[in-house]
Amino acid sequence: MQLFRQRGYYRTSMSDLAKHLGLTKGGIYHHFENKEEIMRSSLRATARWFEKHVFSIAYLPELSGPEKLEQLSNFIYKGFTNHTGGCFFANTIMETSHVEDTFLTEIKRFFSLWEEALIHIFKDNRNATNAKEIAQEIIADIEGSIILMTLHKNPKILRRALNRSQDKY
Amino acid sequence: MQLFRQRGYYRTSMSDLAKHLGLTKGGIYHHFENKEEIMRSSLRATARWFEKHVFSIAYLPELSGPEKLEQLSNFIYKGFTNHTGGCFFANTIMETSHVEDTFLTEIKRFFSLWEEALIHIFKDNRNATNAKEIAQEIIADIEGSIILMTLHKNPKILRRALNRSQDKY
DNA sequence: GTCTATACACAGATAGAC
DNA sequence: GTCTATCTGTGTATAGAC
Repeated sequence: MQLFRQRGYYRTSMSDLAKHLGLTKGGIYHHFENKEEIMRSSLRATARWFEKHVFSIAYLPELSGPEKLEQLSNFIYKGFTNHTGGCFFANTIMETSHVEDTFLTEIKRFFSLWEEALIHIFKDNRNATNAKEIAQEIIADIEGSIILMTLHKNPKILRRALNRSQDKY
Repeated sequence: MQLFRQRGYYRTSMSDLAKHLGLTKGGIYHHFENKEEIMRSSLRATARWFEKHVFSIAYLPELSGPEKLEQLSNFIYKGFTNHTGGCFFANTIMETSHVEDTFLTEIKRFFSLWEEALIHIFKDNRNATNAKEIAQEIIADIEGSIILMTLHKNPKILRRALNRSQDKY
């Protein structure tokens, strides 16, 4: 998971994975059928982590809307910084989707969960269609900012995008 | 250029390039030193195209701010749709930058040109620091929207982001 | 300037011993 | 469950004929 996040799918070889797992290439095939399955498994595990630890914040009844957005921002900042390789899912679409749709299901699931979480927060405040629009705007702004953060090697760019998202409540 | 834009750097092999150029693999090496040089050349050519035909709009004295933004939007929409493979430069950062900084110079140049063009438009209207902030916000929003457009295979997502950028004047 | 032939490294994957 | 050995394909790149 770590390697795929940092280097992407194609730049990570089975030998790389083997070395970092303390196994030999052949040994991996006892646990996974092929490279694609390892990637799919990594994507799903990452999505589950975000679902459990990040997006779940949106549904906590004891928090106000702005409080939810703030906590969400902090987790997203941690999860998406430079060192972790930006957004695993966005990287994967841009790396793979023009060729095949191999991982589309897993990636779509992640973005759905994120969108739904934001919609849930904003629907206290706005009507359904408007909440959805705002949710998509926020996700686009954050993802684009991750690109610029990576380009300029400056995490403040992501921080500013997260602050903008909080201002939208 | 076409192949790199559509499939990315690593997924495009010298054999692919040869076939689409109507050459053999060996023949290419008469024109370019190696694969990296072909990519660099493609990135530079694309940046030059945007500079000449798109970003130049920002400096036309006969157009108003909103008119400039509208024309810019139309060109960016054409240049960044699904079929052309999204944003060549963003794709390339996300594909390569976590590993090496091979193409960073070329990519940075493109984003600088874009940012400067937007700053030039907004400085009629706002102070320098504010113009720069807005420019970065617009670029982030558009780039993020390209990701979502690619994911959902829906060009309207980019169109909406471009409309938002025009509303910011 | 384009070709054929080929070098060499490494990719993903499998077989079968232990 | 992990190993070694190996298969087969493909990658980038080079040499040298035409």
